[in-house]
Amino acid sequence: MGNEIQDANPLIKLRTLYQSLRVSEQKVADYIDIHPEEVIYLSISALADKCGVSEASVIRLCKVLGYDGYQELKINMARSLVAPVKYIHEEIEEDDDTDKIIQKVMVADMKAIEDTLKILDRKEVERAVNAISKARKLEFYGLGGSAPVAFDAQHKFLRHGIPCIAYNDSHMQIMSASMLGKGDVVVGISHSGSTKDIVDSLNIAAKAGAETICITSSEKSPVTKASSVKLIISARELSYRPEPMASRIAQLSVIDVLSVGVAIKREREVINNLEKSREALIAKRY
Amino acid sequence: MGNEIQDANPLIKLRTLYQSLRVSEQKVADYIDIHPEEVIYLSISALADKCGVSEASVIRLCKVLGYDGYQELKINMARSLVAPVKYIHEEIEEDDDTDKIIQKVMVADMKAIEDTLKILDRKEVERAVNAISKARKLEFYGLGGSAPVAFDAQHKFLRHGIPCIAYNDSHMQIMSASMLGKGDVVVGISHSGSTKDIVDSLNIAAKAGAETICITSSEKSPVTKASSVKLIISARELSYRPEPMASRIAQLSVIDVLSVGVAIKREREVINNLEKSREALIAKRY
DNA sequence: AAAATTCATGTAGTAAAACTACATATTCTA
DNA sequence: TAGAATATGTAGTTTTACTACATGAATTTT
Repeated sequence: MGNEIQDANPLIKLRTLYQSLRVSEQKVADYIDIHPEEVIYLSISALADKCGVSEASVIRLCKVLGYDGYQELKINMARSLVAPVKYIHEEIEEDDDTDKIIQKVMVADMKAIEDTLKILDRKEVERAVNAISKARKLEFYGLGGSAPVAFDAQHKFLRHGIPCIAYNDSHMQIMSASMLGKGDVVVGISHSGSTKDIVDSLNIAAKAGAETICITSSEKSPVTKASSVKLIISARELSYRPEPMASRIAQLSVIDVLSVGVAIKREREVINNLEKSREALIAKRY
Repeated sequence: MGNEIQDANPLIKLRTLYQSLRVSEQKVADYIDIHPEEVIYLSISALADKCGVSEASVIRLCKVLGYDGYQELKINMARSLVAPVKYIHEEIEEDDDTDKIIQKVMVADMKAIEDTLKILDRKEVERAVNAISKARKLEFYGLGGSAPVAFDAQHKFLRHGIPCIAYNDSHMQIMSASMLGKGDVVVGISHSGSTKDIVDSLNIAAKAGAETICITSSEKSPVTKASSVKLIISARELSYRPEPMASRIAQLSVIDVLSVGVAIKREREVINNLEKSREALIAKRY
C-alpha cells in the first residue's frame, strides 16, 4: 500500500503511460480500456488469459501504473467508474414509467428539504427552540394535510417528556387556545398560510398570552401575521400534484430540527425520558 | 458473479439487513459502516481480525448481502464510495450550534430519501400501486411514530377518491382487519418491522383475503414475512436521536410515490376528485 | 557478424487470500 | 434439562496474487 498517485483515475494513467508500456502490457491496457466494467470482476489469471499474456505481465502493468498490485488497481478502477448521479427536479409526465415516477417524486421531496435548509431562518429556529424548551404546555394545530405533521410533532415531543398535544379539529383548537396562558406555546401548521381556522386559533392563543409559532410555505400570509415566530419552509411542488406533498416533507424536517434542538437543550432529562418510553415499548415487540 | 442485487449500495444494504444479521456479522457490519474507506483495502483476514471474528463470518456476511464473496463486496464498496456529495451525514455533537443542528438534521432527512430511492424495489412499488388502484377498501395501520404516516396516507388517498382509512389503535386495526375480504388492501407501517400488533393485523387481513403491503426499514422481519408486497426503506439515523426520525421522512416519501403512482393510473377520475375536494376547501380560506 | 548486454516475457514456485466443510459452542425450546 | 436449532470458529482446500528466475528476443559493441 501507500502510493502517492493511487487516487488518480487508472484509466487516464493507462492512456498517459501507454507509449512507455511493453507490448504485453499494452495488450492488457487495451483490454482494460475497452472492458473496464468487466475487468473489475476478473481475477488476475482470468485477465491474463483474456489478453493472451502471463499473469506476471499484468502485475508488472499494475506496478508501472503506480499500484502495489492487481487488487489495488481493481479497487481504483471501481472507484473511478461510478457515474455520479445528479438529481434534477423534473415534472411528472403522463407516460412516465414506475422508475421515473419514483425518481421524480423522491427527488422533489429531497429538494424540498434542501431548499428549506437554504431559507430557514436560524434566528427564528433558535427562538422556537427556546420557547418550546421552556414551555409549560405545548400544542400543535394542523388541519387536512397538516394534521399528520401536527401529530408527528406531538409524538416527538411527548417522547421528550414535554406536555404536548395535537389537534386536528378546529373547534378543539379554538377551545384549547382560549385556555392557554403565559408560558404556553402553540405551533400552527398551514401550508398555504391562509387556513382561516388556524389563524383564528393562533390569534386567540396570542391574546391569551401564549407564544405563537407557525410553520408555513408563505412568508407573508395571515398565519405569519398571527405568529411571533415564523418558520418558513420552501418547496417546489410537482405541478402534477395540485396539493402540497413536498412541503409536508419539509415541514416534518423542520419538526425534526426543533425536536433535536430542544433535545440538546434539555439533554439530561431527555435521555432519561427516551429510555423510559423505549423500555415501555419493548414489550410491544417480538 | 451474476447477482441481481449487486448494484445496490452495499452500505445501504448493510443497514436494511442489519437487524437480521447474526451478532458476529453485525460486528463486521459495524466496522464497515464506520470505516468504509479503510475496508476496501483490507484483506478478509485483516478485516476479520479487526472485528474480532472469523473469516468465515465475514464471508457469510458477504453472502447475506447478496454478493458471491468478499472480493465482490469490496468492489461494490469502492464503487459506491466515490459519491463526493456536498452534503455529508454527520453526527450531532453536544455543543453544536443552531446552524450545525439544522444542517445535520436536514441532511440526514435528505439522505434517508436518497438512500431509499436507491434501494426501493421498482417491482414492489408497481405491485403496490396496482393493488391500491383497484382496491375496494384501503386501510393503513401504524402505531406510535408510524401513526402520523398512516394518517398522511389516508389523507392523500382520500383526496384521490379512494375509500380509505387509517387506524392507530391496535384493537381497531385487528377488528377492522378481520372484516376485510378479497379486493381489499392493507398497508402496515412499522419502522422496526417487529411491531407485534401490526404483524398480527396483517396476518389476520391476509387470512381474510386482503392484499398486505408493508413499509419498513428491516428487509427480513416479521412484518415483511406477513406481507405480500414489501416496500423497504433505508435511513441512517443520527445516533443522537435514539428513535427513528429520518426513516419516517423516507416512509412519507414512499407514500408520496404510491400516491402519484396511483394518481397516474387513475388519471381522469382523480383529477375530478381533486378539483371537487379543493373547491370544497376554498370556503375555508381567506 | 559474433559476442555481449540489455530487455521482454513467461514459467514455476510460494505465500497469502478466499472460500468450504465440518466440528464445536451457544442459544432457544419444550 | 434434553434436544433441536442456530451461530461461530477451525482446519483444510482451492484459488489468487505475487516473486524469482530462466529463457529468449532484441540491441549494442567490437
